[in-house]
Amino acid sequence: MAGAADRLGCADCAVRDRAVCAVLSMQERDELAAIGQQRTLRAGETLFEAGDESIACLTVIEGMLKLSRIDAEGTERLVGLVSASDFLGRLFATEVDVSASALTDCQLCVFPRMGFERIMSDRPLLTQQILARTMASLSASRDLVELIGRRSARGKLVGFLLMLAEGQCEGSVAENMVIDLPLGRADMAGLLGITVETLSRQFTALENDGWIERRGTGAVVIKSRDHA
Amino acid sequence: MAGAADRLGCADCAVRDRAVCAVLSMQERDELAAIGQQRTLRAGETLFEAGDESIACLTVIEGMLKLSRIDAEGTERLVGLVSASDFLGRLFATEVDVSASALTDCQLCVFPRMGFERIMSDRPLLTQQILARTMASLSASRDLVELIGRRSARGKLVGFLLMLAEGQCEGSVAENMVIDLPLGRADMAGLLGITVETLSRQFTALENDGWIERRGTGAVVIKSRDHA
DNA sequence: CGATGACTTGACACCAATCAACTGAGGTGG
DNA sequence: CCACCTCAGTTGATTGGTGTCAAGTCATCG
Repeated sequence: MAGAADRLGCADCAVRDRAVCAVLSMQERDELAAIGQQRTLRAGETLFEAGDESIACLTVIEGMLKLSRIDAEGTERLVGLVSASDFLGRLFATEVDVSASALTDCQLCVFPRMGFERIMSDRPLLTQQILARTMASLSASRDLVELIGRRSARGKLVGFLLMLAEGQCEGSVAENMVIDLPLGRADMAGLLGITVETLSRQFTALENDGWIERRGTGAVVIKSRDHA
Repeated sequence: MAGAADRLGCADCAVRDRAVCAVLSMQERDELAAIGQQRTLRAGETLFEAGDESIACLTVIEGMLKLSRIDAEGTERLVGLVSASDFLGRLFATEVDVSASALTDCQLCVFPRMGFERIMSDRPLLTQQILARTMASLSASRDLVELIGRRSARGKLVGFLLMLAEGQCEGSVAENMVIDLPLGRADMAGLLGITVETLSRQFTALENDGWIERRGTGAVVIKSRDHA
């Protein structure tokens, strides 16, 4: 594991109201803080790999990570994204089943898994909160299944852009909204199950048709809401 | 909701040792049983639809269900499978995000969501158990993302058959093992994101290449382990 | 300034979607 | 009991979309 580690400073935490620890009392949070450490991760750095021992769980304070595996064909397949205020970690298991790497620079709040489970075991509200998050992650994963199962590359990209848009604006997706793409083309292709070339072609096709407008390679503007 | 409903008989329940309630004491289980009902569901019947109010959660005693949605293209996309001893239900949410229908005749143990959550709130072990299950479901969903993201139809089918095989035998997949397919061709295609025609062609191709042998349309024998 | 890497574009082959016809099993009704 | 219907599954011919290989552009960095 790479990156700097520091003691926790919950008082000025950017996600203190949205993360799982928000349900804890001050005292309970101190207890959790005592076993946790803050870490930074630079874009591209890997936090853990599929098959590693499950020793840690964490809250993302800032940035975005990708969850991936190497599939039977030998190519990296993304199986999920993790954003600020999300919780990440495989509790009650000895191994993690995915790799996690930073797409952007990240700030994390890391806890040893065993210690976290111990604290959780007599904090029902925390357990319940983690459960609610996990159910939400499951729902998101099913969104992804539905998205990737689409038959046309265009449909996949459109769906993905809308999914990103919904994640970035609270509420509904506005027209002329700027979405930034925290993933490079290779990661996007790996997520959607297509090649970078077709992905690139679909970007230009969508632009030619007036659905989107590219802002460099890291952002797009959604020009229209309907995507028949 | 269709199907017959009866009082619970936990004593002779087929999944009493594997379902979430296995962690409960006799007394706790009685408490749960008091709010639960046993139901049967015939193959093809729908339990609930995406968007319905989330009023119930359940344990599958026998049979298999599919979780599905209607995607942007208007076709049914399967997003998950639920087998015997699995727990199903969207806790802490007012709406369900998927439809659930029986692939085979099913026997279910159904609880009102609110009542279940109430009992859960002072049974930490139960909550923990549900959490562990949900994490396992999340992992399974990611398996599915990886599977469906594969580029060749053949790879998808092979991966799916192996996934089914692993679910049906405890331990590793043996050669010459008979796998039964609880899904029809249309559902399988809807799960893998391909058409029934290509699916059918892949079945015959795999058979011609000697990987599998069809036993009617509802079962296959895996003749070989490696699938390059 | 050249090198590197990410992205785009082009040409082509191939695989999968589409439309259509055929087979076989199960069910109904005469 | 058999004719007929229906539906799931298979197979065929064709088209279009996507993968592949290759080259080209652009920005960043040493």
